[in-house]
Amino acid sequence: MSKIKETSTNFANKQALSNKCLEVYSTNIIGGQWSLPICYALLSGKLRFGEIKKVLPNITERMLTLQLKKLEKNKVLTRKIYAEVPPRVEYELTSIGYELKPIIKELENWAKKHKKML
Amino acid sequence: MSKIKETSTNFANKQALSNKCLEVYSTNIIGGQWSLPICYALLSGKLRFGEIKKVLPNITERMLTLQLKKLEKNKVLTRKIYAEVPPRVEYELTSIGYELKPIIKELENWAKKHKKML
DNA sequence: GACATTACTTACATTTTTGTATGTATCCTA
DNA sequence: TAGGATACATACAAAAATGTAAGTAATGTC
Repeated sequence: MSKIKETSTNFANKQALSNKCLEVYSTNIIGGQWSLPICYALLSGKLRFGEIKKVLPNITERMLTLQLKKLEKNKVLTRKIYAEVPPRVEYELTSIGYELKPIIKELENWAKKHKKML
Repeated sequence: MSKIKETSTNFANKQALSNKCLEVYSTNIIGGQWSLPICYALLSGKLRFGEIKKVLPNITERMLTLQLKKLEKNKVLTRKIYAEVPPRVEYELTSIGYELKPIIKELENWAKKHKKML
């Protein structure tokens, strides 16, 4: 992954905040540019690597791989590899992954209100 | 602010995503390490610069200033300066700022579930 | 035997975010 | 007149996130 420096102040701050504020705990998992869009795409069912790429045309393969790994590590989604050639890999939200839905809903809700305000 | 390069691919991607996904629109505003904790602190009423600092002991003055500026620019909070010496500045959530509450609630909710899962 | 397909990996470069250290203005108080 | 208090600003440095370009492995198809 992207080698986080566990000695950095930033790392310590993130840890501390994460322990103190539950919201931060969550955003440490689903933050980042692409996590939420990926989860959003998966809300309607499992998808292959290439299919996610099509839904998010601007994402690079590198970023997609990294984010999927992180989300898998945090048990937000699962990875199923089929022993085929060419390879086939399917990604699916776990139950905790599906429970991101209310968060996404509220974020969308807020965005609408905020846009209306302008 | 931190001089964003409007010619970068990253900038273009953020714009594009922000337009397509409402969730991303929101996280572009309240993302970042300190935004949510600051808003959370302000949910219980207006606070002075120094008071926010006390609530978030690890934040640097620089970061606090930057985040407050960004949040003010996005109309999440307001800044009121009192012509006193030493200076007094109060920060208060706007009505759209207060409406972040459901988002924070869902994030906390999810965090609890996620922790329980481990 | 060259080529396409798929889901990656790796090395490297750029951009963005965050942190460190120091300085500033004004007035009051000791 | 030297500090103290407050809310910043500024220059610089480090770390983290993201992007670019190229390569890989296995197999089927032309």
